[in-house]
Parts: sequence; C-alpha cells; structure tokens
Amino acid sequence: MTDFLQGLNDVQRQAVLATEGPVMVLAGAGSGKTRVITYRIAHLIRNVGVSPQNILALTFTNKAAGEMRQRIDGILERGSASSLWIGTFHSVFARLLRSYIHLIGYDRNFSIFDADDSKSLIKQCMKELNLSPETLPVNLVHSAISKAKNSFVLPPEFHRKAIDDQSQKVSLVYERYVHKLRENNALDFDDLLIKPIELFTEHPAVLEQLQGYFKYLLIDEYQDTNRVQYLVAKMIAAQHQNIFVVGDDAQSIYSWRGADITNMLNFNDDYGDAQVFKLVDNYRSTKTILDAANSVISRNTRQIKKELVANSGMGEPITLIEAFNEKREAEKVADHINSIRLSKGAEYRSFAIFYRTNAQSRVLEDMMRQNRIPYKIFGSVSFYKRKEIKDAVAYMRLVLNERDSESLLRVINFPPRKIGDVSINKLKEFAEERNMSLYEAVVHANEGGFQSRLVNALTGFASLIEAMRQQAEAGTVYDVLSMLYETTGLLSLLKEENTPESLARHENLQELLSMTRDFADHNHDAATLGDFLATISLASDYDETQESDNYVSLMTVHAAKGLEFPVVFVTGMEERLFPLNSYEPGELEEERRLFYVAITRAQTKLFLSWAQSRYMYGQPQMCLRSTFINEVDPDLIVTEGGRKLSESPTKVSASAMAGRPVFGSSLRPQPGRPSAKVPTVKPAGSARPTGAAKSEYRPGTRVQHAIFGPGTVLDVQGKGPKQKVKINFRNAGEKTLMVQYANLKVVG
DNA sequence: TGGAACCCGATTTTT
DNA sequence: TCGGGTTCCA
Ligand SMILES: Nc1ncnc2c1ncn2[C@@H]1O[C@H](COP(=O)(O)OP(=O)(O)OP(=O)(O)O)[C@@H](O)[C@H]1O
Repeated sequence: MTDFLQGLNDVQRQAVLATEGPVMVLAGAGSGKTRVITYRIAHLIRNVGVSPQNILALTFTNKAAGEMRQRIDGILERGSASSLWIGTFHSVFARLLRSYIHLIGYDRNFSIFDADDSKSLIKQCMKELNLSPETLPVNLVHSAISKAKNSFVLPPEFHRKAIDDQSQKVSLVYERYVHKLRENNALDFDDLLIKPIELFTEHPAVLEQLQGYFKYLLIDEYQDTNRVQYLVAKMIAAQHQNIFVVGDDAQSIYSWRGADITNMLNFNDDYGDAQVFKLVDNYRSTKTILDAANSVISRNTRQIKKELVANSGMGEPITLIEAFNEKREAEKVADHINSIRLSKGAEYRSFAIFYRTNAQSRVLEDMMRQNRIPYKIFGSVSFYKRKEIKDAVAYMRLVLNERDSESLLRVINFPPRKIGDVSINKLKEFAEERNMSLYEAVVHANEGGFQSRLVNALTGFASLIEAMRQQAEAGTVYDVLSMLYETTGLLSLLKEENTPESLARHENLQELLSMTRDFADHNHDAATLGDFLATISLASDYDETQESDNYVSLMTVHAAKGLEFPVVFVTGMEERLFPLNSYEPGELEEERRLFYVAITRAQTKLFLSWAQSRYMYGQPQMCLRSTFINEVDPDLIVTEGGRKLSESPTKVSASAMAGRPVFGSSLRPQPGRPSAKVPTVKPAGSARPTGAAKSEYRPGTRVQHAIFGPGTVLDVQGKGPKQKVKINFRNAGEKTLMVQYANLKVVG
C-alpha cells in the first residue's frame, strides 16, 4: 500500500479502502471527511488502477472542486487529476448535457439562465397572464417554482397539488415559464439537474452508457443535496452501487434551497448493506472551540448524535466583543486583526470575518479599507452580475443561441439604437404572427412593414450578431468579444463618460476580455464560445482563491462551509440577525446549525461580536445580544477585558428581556403595529394634512433618542409618514431621521 | 425615445 | 440607505 495513506487515521483508512459498494461517512466538522474523499480518489487511481475518467466526484461549490483536484494532483503526479470528473452537480451535468440534450429536443448550444434571467422571464410570464407583481411577488413565484423543480415536481403534478388560490396562480406561471424556457432553448439552474433525469428516463441507453463510464461516484457535503440530486446520483449508481458519500447532518444549511437531510438518513435503506463509517477525531480546532460547537449543536432536537473529540488542547478562550454600534464593531475587529498580526506574526490570510447577511459586509469592508487591511469579499455583487458584464455576455449568448430572446431583449437597444418599447412590441407582434423567434423577426425586419428607420436599426443589429457568429466559427472567444467592443464602441463610450462608475465598468469589460484570453490558454481542447459561456454561467465570485494573495476573507457563513481559518470572527451576533428572524422551530434549528458551521471553521481562535445598535434600512435599530451566545458554555468565553463571561456581572439576555419594555425601542418597525411611543403617523392618502403641519417637532424641540441620546431639533422636513427631522445630538452630532422609525421622545 | 424625478420595498442564505 | 421600477416631460 502506498505511503500517502499514512496521513489517515484507522477509520479514515478503512473508509478509503472500502472501494466497492455503497459507503457513507457520517461525521462532525473538521473530522477529515473531505480528506477521505480526496485520498480515496487517489487510492482508486494509484492503487486500484481505476482510470481517472471513470471517476465522478461531485462537490457543493466549484471552489471545493478546484481544491480537491489540486490536492489529488499533489498526492499523485502533477496532471493526473486532469481527466477526473470533479465538479458541482450543475457544472458536470451542464457539460454532459451538451453531448446528449439534442435527444430531448434542445439544441446543444442551449443558454444557461441564472436567477436574474429566470426572474425576468417569470415576470414576463406573469405580465402575459395578467398577474400583478404587487399581489404576487416575482421572488416568491421564482422560489416556489425553483423549490418545486428541486423536488422534482413538474408542472402537471404541481398543478394537481395546487389547492389554494396562490399556488394555482404559481402553477399557471410555472407552466408558461417552462414553455418559454424551451422556446429560448434555455435551461435554468434547476433544469441542469432535471433534464438529465428526463434524458435518462427517455433514453435508458444513455444512462447505461454513463453508468459504465462513471464506475465510481463520490459525493461531498451529501447532507445538502436535494431531491433531484439524490435521484440523479441514484440513477448513475444503480448498476454498480459504487457510491461513496460524506456528510454531516449538523451542517445542513441549505434546506431553503430544497436540501433534504433524509437523503443522508435513508442512505442505508436506499443502498442495501451500505457500510457506514463514523469519524470522531477533529483535527482542526482547539478543544475550546469544539466544546463551544458541541454545546451549541446539542440544543437541536432533530439530529444524529455524534461524538467529536479534539486532538489538541484547550488553546485560547473565545473572546466576546461588544460594541456600541456596527461601526465600532468593525473597528474592533480591525484592531484585533492588527494586534494579533503584530503579537503573533499572523498573516492576513489567517483571518476570516463571517456575517449572516451580505448587507453587513459594507461596514466591515469600509473599516478594513480605513485600516489599510487587505481584504477580499466573497460573494456580494458577483462580477458576472454586473450590468456591463451581463450585457456583453448576453451578446455572446445570442450569437451562440439565436433563440435566446431573453438575451436579445437585453442588448437590442444597448448601446442605444433607438429601438424602444414601442418598436420592441411591434417586433414581438410580428414574430408572433410569423411564428418566429425574435431574432428571426429581426433578420426579416424588412418584411415587417416597419418604418425604414426601425428596419435600418434592426438590420444593423442583425449584421453585428451575424458577424460575431462568423468570428466565433473562425476565431477564438477573444476575437468575438473584441469585435463586439470595437463595433459597438462600448469601451470608448465608457471612457468618454469619464465618471468613476463608467471607468470601473470599462475596467470590468477589459477584465472580461482578458478572461477570454486566460480561458483559451487553460482549456486548449475545449475553448469554444459554448465552453466559455457554460463556464462563466456556473462560476461565481466564491470560486476564486489565489493562495499567493494575502488578505483577510470576508464572507457569509453559508459561503464559509467547508473552509477553515486560524482566526475567525463571527459578527452580528444579535437577536433577529443571527438567528435571523425565524418563525418556526425548524428554522431556528437551521440557524443553529449555521452557527455551528461558523464556529467550527476556526482553528485556534474564535471571536464572537455584537453591536448594541445597527443601521437597518438606513435607520438605527436597537439590538439585543443573540441567544446563541448563551448557548455556549460561559466558562469558554472571555470579554475583551479578559474577564470570564461566567464571572462577569450577569448580562441581561435577550430572552429575559422579552416582553419587558425596552427603552424607546421596538427592534424594527412593526408594520401596522406602531408602538405606543412612536408618534402617531397619519395614514397617507386623501386625508393628507395641508398647510402648517401640526407636528410635535419644531426647530428647538428637545428630544431623546434611544441610541443617540439627547438632542435638539434643527429642522423639520416634510410631513405625514415621510416626515424627517434634522437633529443635533449632544453626543452623536447632526443626524437626519425619519420620524416614523426614529422612536423619538419629546422631552421637557 | 430617453433622461430625470420620484416612490417604494428590501435583507436571508447560492448553484 | 440604496437601487429598481414607474411616471412624466422634452
Ligand atoms: N488523519 C488526519 N491527520 C491529520 N490531520 C488531518 C487528518 N484528517 C484531516 N486532517 C486535517 O483536518 C482538517 C479538517 O479536515 P477536512 O476539511 O477534511 O474535514 P471535514 O470533515 O471535511 O470538515 P468539515 O465538515 O468541517 O468541512 C484539515 O486541515 C485536514 O488537513
């Protein structure tokens, strides 16, 4: 047996060596599950003699896939992992579908619609069905449809099960949406998983072929697979049963996306005589961190009890940071980073800052910049979601897939070609009449009886697309994009505008261009336009890591899953933020699992921080410390002063506060239930007061604010629910607040 | 047609 | 507070 297996403990090694038949590794955080998968693949190749292309490994993110490939390369010779199939469910099946999708009536150059594209298509469907987004929010429809798809509930079944009025409406949209996707020759994210099932069902020969090809199937983070993923995996493994899954039910944090722990719980029933291995040694964190994690997760009722034992000593205590507001919180985080760097010589890359919602990143980001701490935000506004990038990509999508009307509509008047709504509607009518796609209608514009001005604009557009198409056939992706930039003058337009925003866009477009270069360099055999588009459709900001760069990582807790950092800050530990407003006990348990994930990312030092007040929707809100902090053994926590929490004067916990009046604060404005202290707000509308408002505020009025303290009104703007007051606070300076939310108390 | 002025709702979390 | 969407006007 080869020596790399030395890097495993006994149970891990057994799991690696059990190469045949169904195997599940069920174990807590940091117990080396991912290592087992990695080594098992290396073992299959090196010792069992399996050819890399016969192994399919599915991960949760592209980043995890990249890292796994790298590590396997590290164990074996360089390049031996290159023909392995490693990727997310989505990227692997997108690639496979390109070879087979013609069998189920799509063109191989199908477009992949991201969430924004899907929503815009849904909006269109709703418009056609006369459903107003006010009564039925697009986001809700989108998530309902996506949830259905992820549970493999297709429109007919959805329709049958739709009882209440709302789901019946959703059902109508769903049906039309699916239809339109097909018209666009497009798949949305969920289709990338559903279409393989359709394909396998309708063409069993294809399934058989793939079953013979993917002789070994391995799945990481199995606890977060959804029903469709489960079904696809089952189909592929049906013959040989060589399915190997690893996961931790305590880290299931994607149930809102259809992830279903029962996939894990039923593994034994689904695959007869499956072997199950449990790893108990944690190699990542200090005992302190692990004890904290264990005490938190033990509060969940729905869980498989698992042992998890530290392999190192207690280490440093957990530090609780309490701050006046979120700015101060961020400042303190920055201070701690600098002081640890100086005292311990830690690199920036050793630090990670986590938060529950993306909105929290802004303040942290500002503070990092102010303190000249290099940082990188993962997620937030993805590069690929930027308008200019989406526009450029839409052009390329249309070039590849002329039925992609979604993309056509996006760029037909960008840059402006004087083709406005009116013209577009005419074009749509014409297309409908002739039963053509929008692009075909554009090509045949001269037969549409349009004004010659419009015909010219449309033909000009068509010839650009046609020229790009020829370029795509003859040249590289780089050539196609260059042609777009040159013909439309996109870059020079932005340069001329010469605002900071336009220059940033200019830079982004340049960046996209250099990405096409890199892409050609890295994928010699598969560098067509289609390959490029498929890759970037499924890529996200979360994927990039450059080991060489040295920066502090900022990300949501969700994005942190699977990662580890020596020093971790979990910020925003406040009631209603983390845990985020949860109404059902099940949701609270998922929040708790999320907290468990956050804690267990830390190797040597953990900070938990919270702020007494925080701006939300531009208004300061009082915050209470998260109950989650009370779920950690107070002996493990010290305050910034170094005092043990268990010995500190008892903090009033959020639960003890519940029901008790807190001065001047409802945590957030409660719609339709104004707190008694809020100055009564007159309903907007016909009875709007005119003339000098009978406001309780006048310049000079002395007021008290829950957070900013005492102050004097300087100015009153507007009236009614939108009334704002400018106040000079004794300690906090000048602020303009909305009366409705400010919870001001008039004093004196 | 396109820009500017306004209004309103949003914050979960991501492939 | 911010950004998307709508409305209104040149
Ligand atoms: N047998 C071992 N000996 C030494 N270190 C190990 C061993 N197994 C794993 N590790 C180390 O422990 C850390 C956690 O391993 P890994 O990421 O594989 O755990 P995991 O179970 O996938 O964690 P999580 O579920 O939290 O993502 C890694 O730094 C890894 O290198």
